[in-house]
Amino acid sequence: MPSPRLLLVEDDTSLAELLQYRFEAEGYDVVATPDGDEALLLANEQAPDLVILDWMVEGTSGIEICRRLRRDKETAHVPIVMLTARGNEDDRIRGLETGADDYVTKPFSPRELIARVGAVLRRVRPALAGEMLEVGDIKLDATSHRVTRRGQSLQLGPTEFRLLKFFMEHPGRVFSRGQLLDAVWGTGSDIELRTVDVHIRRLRKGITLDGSKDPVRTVRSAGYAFESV
Amino acid sequence: MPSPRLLLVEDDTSLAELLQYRFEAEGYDVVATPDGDEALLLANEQAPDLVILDWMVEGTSGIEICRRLRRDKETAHVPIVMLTARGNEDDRIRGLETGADDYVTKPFSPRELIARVGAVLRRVRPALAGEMLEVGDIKLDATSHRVTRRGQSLQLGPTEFRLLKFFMEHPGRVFSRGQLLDAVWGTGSDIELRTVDVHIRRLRKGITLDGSKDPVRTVRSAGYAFESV
DNA sequence: CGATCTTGTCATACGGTGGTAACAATAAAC
DNA sequence: GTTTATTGTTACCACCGTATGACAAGATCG
Repeated sequence: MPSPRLLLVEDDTSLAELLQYRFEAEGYDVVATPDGDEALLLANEQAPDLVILDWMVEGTSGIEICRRLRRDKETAHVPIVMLTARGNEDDRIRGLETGADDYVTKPFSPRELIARVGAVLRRVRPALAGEMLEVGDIKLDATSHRVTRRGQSLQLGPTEFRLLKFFMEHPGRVFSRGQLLDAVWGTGSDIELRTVDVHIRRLRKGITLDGSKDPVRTVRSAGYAFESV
Repeated sequence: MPSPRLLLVEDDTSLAELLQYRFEAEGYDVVATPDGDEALLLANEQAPDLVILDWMVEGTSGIEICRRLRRDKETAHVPIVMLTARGNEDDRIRGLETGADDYVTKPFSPRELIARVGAVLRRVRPALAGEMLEVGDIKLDATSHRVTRRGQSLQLGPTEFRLLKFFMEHPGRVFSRGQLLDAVWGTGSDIELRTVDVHIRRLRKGITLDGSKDPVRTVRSAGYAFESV
């Protein structure tokens, strides 16, 4: 299982160190910064799977960071957990309305924060939490790198596997070839758009067992989508 | 926009009534029950979009309901927001680990709960949070590139899809052929004005299922408008 | 180091889509 | 009612986007 990557934005150094230690013990990759502006840069560079954001940090305020993360297309979908001072309900509501996925009220125990982060990740990226993805009759177990359909095991190449996993994490949505390249090949990969077609073809071939319908939908002039048939 | 359906499981009658009232005012459909066992039945029958669950209810305990909802395939993916007594961290963590998506600590304000429910729904079901365009009986989901009318799925070519999307983003307004060319074909496209007519025709054909009225209104010597029939 | 798999690119075939013109139908003008 | 302007409808064919198989370079593994 790949370690989920966290971006921790917290200017209380001792708290930040404690959290970093605890999360790494739980198997996360942690990138930490005390500075709001740097956080925005890191969010773009590192493409974290989740951001833990203190309401009050140096540089740019937490809520402003939240807003900007949401506005930038690269980071718009990254889940955010906010740390807020105790009892300030207005702040909490404002945070949620700005696009935070969750908040935890200080003081909190690391254990609670870990549980919350786990819950959010489970909700947003089941594969990262070690769960099995299931769309229609296809099951994908990210942990063991296995794919089955109707109980039969399927054989896929590495790229096809990542492609399928990405699709199954976002069933029904249409992705352009460019988006798929970014998501599956990595941002900035200098690959021909048409190459996606070929891997779609290979994926289709790999998940077809006779009599089964094709879950990959071609959306002309837009891209591809994956859905239960 | 379709009203998200909530299942509210709460045995404090006055609180339940208050919440039901407030959520309905926010445009939700609310089904409420004070009883845990009945909640499980309702969850299956009603297929709610989200469950609000009190930790302590009559019949079966909240955490047990949570577990069973998760175990049943029909309801395994319905997001759950738990209401917990104040300060009991163990309970909260246990709730999250059992599969609740969120919890709110009593006492809370209805406004806060509403914000949280909204945040969870936005995450889990973007379509319910307004990513879907809806005019009259026609629904257009941009993310999945799907158009339905009265629940029936419609098949449109790419250009007709963009044309319909543009219309549905500005219902009721009249657009000249030139404006439509700019908006749908892109500024500076060197296309005959009359071509718009043909695509209007194709759009009309594509969204007509027998007995349905035509939402595209011709405004002679001005252009076209789209409106609910 | 050799054998096998994987992967990115290309060439080609195929089918859908789109723009245009030509003609029919309809609404406005007189 | 006749004329004229505007829109509706159909047919056509070029073109664009997608599917597919082949191939060579690279990666992986023994």
